[in-house]
This record gives sequence, structure tokens and C-alpha cells, in this order.
Amino acid sequence: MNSSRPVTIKDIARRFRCSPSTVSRALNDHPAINEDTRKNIQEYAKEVGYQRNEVSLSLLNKKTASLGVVVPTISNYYETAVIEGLHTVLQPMGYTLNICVTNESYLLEKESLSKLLSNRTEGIFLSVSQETYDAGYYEHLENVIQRKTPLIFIDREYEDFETSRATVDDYHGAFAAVEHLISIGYKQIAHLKGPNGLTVSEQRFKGYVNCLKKYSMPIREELILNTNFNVESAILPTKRLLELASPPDAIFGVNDQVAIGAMRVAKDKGLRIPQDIGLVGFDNSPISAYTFPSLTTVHRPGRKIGMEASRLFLNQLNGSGDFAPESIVLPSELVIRESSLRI
Amino acid sequence: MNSSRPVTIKDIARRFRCSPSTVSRALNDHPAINEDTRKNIQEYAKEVGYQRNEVSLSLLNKKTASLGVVVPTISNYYETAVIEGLHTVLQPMGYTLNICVTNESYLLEKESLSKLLSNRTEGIFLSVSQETYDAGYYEHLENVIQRKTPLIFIDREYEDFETSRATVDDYHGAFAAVEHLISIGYKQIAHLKGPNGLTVSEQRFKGYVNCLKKYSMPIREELILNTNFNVESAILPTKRLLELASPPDAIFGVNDQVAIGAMRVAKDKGLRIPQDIGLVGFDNSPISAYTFPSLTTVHRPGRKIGMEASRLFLNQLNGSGDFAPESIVLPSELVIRESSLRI
DNA sequence: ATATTGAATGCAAACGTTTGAAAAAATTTC
DNA sequence: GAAATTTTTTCAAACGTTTGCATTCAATAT
Repeated sequence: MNSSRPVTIKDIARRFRCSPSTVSRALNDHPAINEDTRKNIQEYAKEVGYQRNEVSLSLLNKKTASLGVVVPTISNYYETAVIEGLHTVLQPMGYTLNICVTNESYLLEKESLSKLLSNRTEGIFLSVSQETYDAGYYEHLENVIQRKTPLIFIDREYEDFETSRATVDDYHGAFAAVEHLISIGYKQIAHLKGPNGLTVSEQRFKGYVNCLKKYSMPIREELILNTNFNVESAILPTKRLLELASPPDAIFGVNDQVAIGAMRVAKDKGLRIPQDIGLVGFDNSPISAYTFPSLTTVHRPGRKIGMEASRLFLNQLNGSGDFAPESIVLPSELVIRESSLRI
Repeated sequence: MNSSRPVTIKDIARRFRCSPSTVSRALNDHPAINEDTRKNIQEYAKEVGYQRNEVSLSLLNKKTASLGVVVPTISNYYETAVIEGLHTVLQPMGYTLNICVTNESYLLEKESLSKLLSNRTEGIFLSVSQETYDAGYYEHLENVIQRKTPLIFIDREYEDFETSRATVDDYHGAFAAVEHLISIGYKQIAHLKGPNGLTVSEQRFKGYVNCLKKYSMPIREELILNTNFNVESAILPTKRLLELASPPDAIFGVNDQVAIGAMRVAKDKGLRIPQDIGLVGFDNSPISAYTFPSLTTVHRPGRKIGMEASRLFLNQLNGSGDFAPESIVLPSELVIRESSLRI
């Protein structure tokens, strides 16, 4: 029945009446092996479809060549871009990526990390879940660090952890976005904020607030509403904004999805963009260039983040004992399009 | 230096001057272990952060609890939805997903599969790359099948392989989309086709053609242009369509991205949607509901596909020897929105 | 006092591979 | 033809865990 049991080195050894060591060496082109033996064994191995059992090698060498990627979600453009970046650098090096999705849950994050450690993953890229962040949990991370498994934070980070991290400069991106709106002449700028507590949300929020302050513009509480990063979550808040007695003349969305939701609501109300209301998003997702009007946004280099994070990991891995964590902050860049270009 | 070597059962055994077997049994709550010994060992294990080495267990039990997911890309909404579906079912069962991205390359696909087999992955979900499909390669798959590693095709499939598969009924979805356009009264329906050779492209194309035939409408070659699934790739073809002497009055895009690209071009030309030109996409991606006008599209149940594929895998795994491959075809569903509702 | 039972623990093999050291076989040298 | 050398092969241990069977030791029954 189980005729499909993978062929092992022992099987081949039996076939050639030699020892497993010989087979192993033959397959690995060890010089001390007779040319004929080598050729015969290699031919036979190919014929029967022998494939090295990497599990046993992992055990022997304590190297698994697998890395963990723990993220809250994979359904946004940005996250997948990051994963692609990781992939681009690490797949060619022979690493396998184990993707774990936490759905913003602390428990899942904890379990994922524990599983990865048990599987002797050689490094972990982590974007902490919202729940973890809100509650300020960190014990599950201590575990990883104690093991000296390289841990790289992506985007969402803990300030006080001795680990490397790769983040985008959300603050200045947001600042630039709002400054741009002001320079165009918009006076009442609303912000559709991300979920409270997340670095990403808070940094962009801070950029928004500080920019308004810099230009001595009032910060109106009622112009700041929460969203959940996705399109739908922008609909109601935007409606509320536009129904205000003194509605905003521009909206800065925490990301493109939210800005696109706002765009839709504004258009439904018959407002012209950018004449009646200006719009700016964040992410520079592919779609943002093709909405009508096209969306002014802040480019967020997801692929690059993934590639930089890979670099940080490799540095830590090859670092000689006295490892010093690095922080990479990639600049974000304002991309001006039609949705804010009131003339 | 390597004070971080993970604690093993042997370490604990040494500490308690007992045998590894005792420790193993104590940790696994084996009944034949003295209550005190058990408690002491468990406490100590927790204290020093012992974590079972799953690699050694994998070797011993020939079970790795890891699955391969091989896909051409992860930067589309649909693909990530599928992965989420797989995750939803399989993560709770203790499986780890190894995601491999092939970038539509045969070589990468082949290497990925080989790697997964070497790692003794217990099952593989595969959406074959375009290159593989075009060239009709299949030897790399024979290998998987010979190993009796469950192989589940997702969407892109080989007709003549004895494996389970989960696909969406692209043909009828496309048919319904075009039929809808016809019923509204559109006469010259163009199609922005996907890359040649891919099942997905061809099925939708066939739906388009056959529907036109059914209603005795002419099939105009010049109204069928290729795209690459992404927004940008729709821009030029759409321009060409709209510059024709007798331009189309509706466009059926192979997916939402392409339809949104077309929408943009049409609007730039000052055309009103749906009055001057009707638009239909495919996928029902989240954004499609919030474009302006909102996009009529065909819902493609990615999450469900992932979940069904998981089920197929589990069936095959638990199947008693005489395994019969299953084909699941999920219906796609027309979602009528503004972009086609000319009155 | 001896046999019997029961509880608790240890032994050894197994999973598949690699590798330093030892052994065996083949070849060369004198 | 024996010694020396070189080439080729085997041995045994290791990686960390589990598990059937054997062993030990103490308590109980005869």
C-alpha cells in the first residue's frame, strides 16, 4: 500500500550493498568516492526519484532555512508588497517563508510565534497585532529574544525593544500631505484616522496635527473620525463630516482605501473633486492612479520595506556576537495627482 | 556564547538525574510517571522555557504539519483571499502554510515544488504559472503525484491530471456578465481579455464569445484586446477601442482592475458611464463597490475557494487508499451596480 | 522468608542524514 | 613479496524525541 514511502539513502545502500555513508558521499560528489560508484549511485538515485529528506538535515545541522512572517492581515496591497519584498531577497537564498496571519488577535500572534519557535524557524518578521499593541503585551516576544532568534519588526513596533526594525516615515508623509493641502489653499482639513493605538495611525495623525499647528490652523475635534483602514469604514464617517454645519473642504485619509471611500461619498453628494473638496490618501496603491479623479497620495514603499527587513535579518544573522539592532526608516513620498489640485 | 542553545529534553534529564524517557513522559502527562516527578519536571521546563523540537518529531513521525501553497503572485485581491481561506481552515488544525510565489515562472515553480517535497510537506496547493501552462510542462508534477503527496489545483488546472481541484465557474460568470449587458441594450460589446493560454482568461473569453453567439451578435475581432490583469495594462487597449471608427458601447473587462482602468480612460474622454459606455468587471474586489460609478462585476469567491480546497485536501488525506479526485466548481455571481445600468 | 504484584523508571531503537576516524582494499615502491 | 602508500569504504556517533519492553524497587500477599 505505502509503496510511496520516499526512497531513502538506506534503500539505495541496500540496493548497492554498500553503506549509507558511501551513498551520501556519492550523492554529494565527495572526492573520496570511486568514480564508477558515484555515477551508478547518482543515476539510480535520479531514476527512483530520490530526494534528500531536509527534515533530518535540519535536525542534524540545526538549520531549517525557514523564516516566519507574522502579520495581522494579508488582504491589503501594502502587506502583500512587503511579503513580496521579503520573498524577492530570501527565496533565492533558499529560505522558505512561513506566513502566519493573526487577524489582529493577540492569542493567534502568541500561538504563531510559539509554533515558529518550536519549528526552529531561523528568524521572524513581525508586524504586531492591534490587540497585542493595545494591551501592551510583550512576554511572548521575550521568548523569541531569549532564544536569540532574530526578530525584525515591520512597521508596527515597540519603542523599547532591542530589535531591528524597518518602518516607513509615516509622520513626515502625513505632514507633507497636509502641508500640500494647505499650500493649495484648503482651510478646513479633516482626517479620517486609522484605529487608535497603532503606530501607523498615530504617526499619521501626529503629522496631521503638527502640520495644522505649524500653520496656525485650528484643530477641530469634529473633523477627526476613526476608520478601520478599509473602504466601507470610511463611508459613514465621511457622511457625518459632510453633514456638519461647517463641513471640511479637504479630507486626509489614513490610507487610499479610506480616501476612495470618501471620494465616493463626496461624489454621491454632488461635490466636485478637487474644486469643492480636496482628497489625499496614503499608500500609493496601484488603483490610486486610476480613480477619477486620480488620487493624491503618499507613496509607501512596501516592497522596499520587505527587502530592507531582509537585509536587517541577514545582518543580524551574520553579525558576530556583538549585535547592535538597526532601525531603518524609509522616507514616504508625496505623490500629487488630481484629487487635490484645485486651481 | 551560544548560551541560547534551546533547552532539550536531555538537558532537563541531566538536571534531574533521570532518563530522557522520563522527562518526555512527564511532559506529556504519561500516567506511569510519579506525580511529584511530573510536577517538578513540568515546572522546571516552563521555567527554562523548554519548547519541544518539532523538527525531531517530524523526522520520527514523518509528519511535518506543513503545507505548500504555490501561486503565481500574491499581489491581487483574489489570490490573497484564497490564501486567507486556506488559512482559516488549516491554521486551526495546526498546519503551517509555506507560501511560494512563482512570478509566473516555470523554473521557480519547479524549484518550489521540489523544495516542498524535500521538506516533506504534507500537501500542495498549486495554481500553475503561466509559463508552465503555456509550455504544457508537467513532469515536475509527476514527481509530486508519485510521492502521493496530495496535490490540489486551484483555478488554473490541467484537464488530464488525476488530482482534486477547486475552481470558479468563470465561463458562466462571463456569460452572465455579457448577457446582462445585452439585456440592457448594449450592442457593441468589447472584451479586454486576460493573457492568452490561461484557463481563467480563456474561460471568460469563451463565455463572452458564446453569449454573443447565442444572441446572434457579431464577434468583432478588433473589439477583443489583451491585457495583463492589472490596471495599467488596460489603458492603451481601451484607448484603442475608443478611437475605433465604430467604437464599442460596452466593455467587459477580464477583471476589476482592467475594468477600472477602462473606466478611467472612458471618463478622460468625457464619456458618461453607463449612458455612453457600459462597463463590467470580474472579481468583485472590495474597491469595485466604491468606484464612481460603482462597478458591475462578477463575484469570485476567493475565500470560499480556499476553504473548499482545504476540504479537498483533507478528504484526500483521510481517504482510505482508493482515493477518487474531486472537482469543485463554485458558481460565480453577477453583481449588478451602476456602471452598466443604463436606463 | 519468599513469591507476587504494582508503580516508577531506564534501555534501546527508530526517524534520515552527515562526517571524522578507522578499516579495508587496491596500488605502488623497493 | 613485504612494506609503504593511496584509494575507497565502513563504523559509529550525532541531532531531539518517543515508545515498547525490560528492569528496578518497594509494598503486599502467602
